[in-house]
Amino acid sequence: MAAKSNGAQNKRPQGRSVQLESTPEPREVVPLSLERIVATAVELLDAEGLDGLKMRRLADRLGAGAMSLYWHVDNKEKVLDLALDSVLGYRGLLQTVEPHDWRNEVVSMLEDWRASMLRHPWSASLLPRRALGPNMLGRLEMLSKSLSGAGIAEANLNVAIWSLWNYVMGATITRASFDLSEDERVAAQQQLASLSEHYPTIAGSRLLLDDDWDGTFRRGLDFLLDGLSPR
Amino acid sequence: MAAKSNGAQNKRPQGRSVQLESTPEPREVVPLSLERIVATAVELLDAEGLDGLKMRRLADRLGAGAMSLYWHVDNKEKVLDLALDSVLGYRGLLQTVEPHDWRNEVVSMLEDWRASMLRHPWSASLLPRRALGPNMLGRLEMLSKSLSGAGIAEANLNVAIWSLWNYVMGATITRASFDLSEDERVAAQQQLASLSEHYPTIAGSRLLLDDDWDGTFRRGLDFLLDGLSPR
DNA sequence: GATTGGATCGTACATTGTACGATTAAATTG
DNA sequence: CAATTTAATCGTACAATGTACGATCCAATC
Repeated sequence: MAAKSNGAQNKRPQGRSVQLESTPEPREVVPLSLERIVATAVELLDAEGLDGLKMRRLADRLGAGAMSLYWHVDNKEKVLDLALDSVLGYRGLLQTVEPHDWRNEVVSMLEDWRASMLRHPWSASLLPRRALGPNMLGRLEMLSKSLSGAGIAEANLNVAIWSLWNYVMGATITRASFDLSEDERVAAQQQLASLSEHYPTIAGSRLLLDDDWDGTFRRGLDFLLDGLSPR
Repeated sequence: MAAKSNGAQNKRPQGRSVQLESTPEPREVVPLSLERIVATAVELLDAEGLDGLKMRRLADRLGAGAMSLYWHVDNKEKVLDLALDSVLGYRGLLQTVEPHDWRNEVVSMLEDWRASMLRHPWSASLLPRRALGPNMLGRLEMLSKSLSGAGIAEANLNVAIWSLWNYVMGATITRASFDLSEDERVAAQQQLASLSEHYPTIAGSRLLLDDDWDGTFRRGLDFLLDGLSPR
């Protein structure tokens, strides 16, 4: 039932009547492929959100029948797994000019990680599934390599990696889920004000009203790296 | 369409024939209520997981018809929101003996936070929705108060809170999603071994094979708190 | 030409959330 | 007490959705 790797490229004649001319239809129908399915799924998810991805709708976009997808993909879950990992492809410069500025290296890696996911907010919602695709693993590998290149003790390496991972995942999921529309923001503010008697500290610090997500992410990351750095 | 707060307790006679004796049926039918619905939903989620929660099944457990739930609850989403927040109820000691050991206070608060969610692994999957229920806000409030009692500068307070929040959320989601069965663990290990050529650093550090999640959480949290502490 | 296997797709079905309205019981009013 | 309103329950029905099954078609191979 699985298509596996597909090195051959097919042509699709239209199987209708005889073609009078050489190219009766300029519409060259593109064949399905796993890559095309995943790419189109990402498009659809970007456009319609997580709930907007239906197998029929995806097939429509691909100009195919709904059931044709199942030749290439086991089920919808797999589509989501693949879409998630595809978003995590890293196109950054692997070799920066400075070979030993490990801290900046880590910071920009993690900022890119977060940004890649926030470009596709649905991806954050997919994180709670155990999804270690190749791109995810690739990013972990890079992070791991950077850190071991720094002065971090061998015994603390895994803890450091997981801490940074946790931080990035938490920040990304939080940011994505707090991405309120204008109306929602007003409503939340009012609700919070009305409840500020119960939560005085939060209300006072305006914790939920701060807009500078990027800055907060960066500053918190700096604190974490301070703690991880050999003093 | 909403029941709102329901202070009255109802009896349910059985509306069948006349009751010959005082208690013809020892089965006293308990009336529905938001509390009962949410509590039963948590039970069902614990037993069957996120996909196991269907409105009909939930109603069955409650001895009610499926549509009866909708008098108390707008829709299934709300049930999930309420179930999530209900799991976050904090029953910890608010006043510990040591009034000024803020660091231990924060650590145990956050450990309890994580533990409360891991007791109901499905709750981690629900985090990506914007869910600031009263219990969630209560925990944020407590954390906020603890930190401002410590020596952390006012300007860094919100960053500190969000950092700790991110860390806890990331760690919890990760832990919950990596909770492999025995078979899965073996499979993952093999897969990783076969791919260790592509990810040598990860494979070498046995990052994905470490079992001491609690210890790793604690040690990483210590690093983060080191970074946040005024030096 | 016959056969095989890769790929596509139409039909059908089971599952699920929930809209709608009927029905009943309890509270309130006259 | 009777009449009416409101709170609460539930049966039926429907639309949406994932996907099992099998038919079909086409290119490649024998």
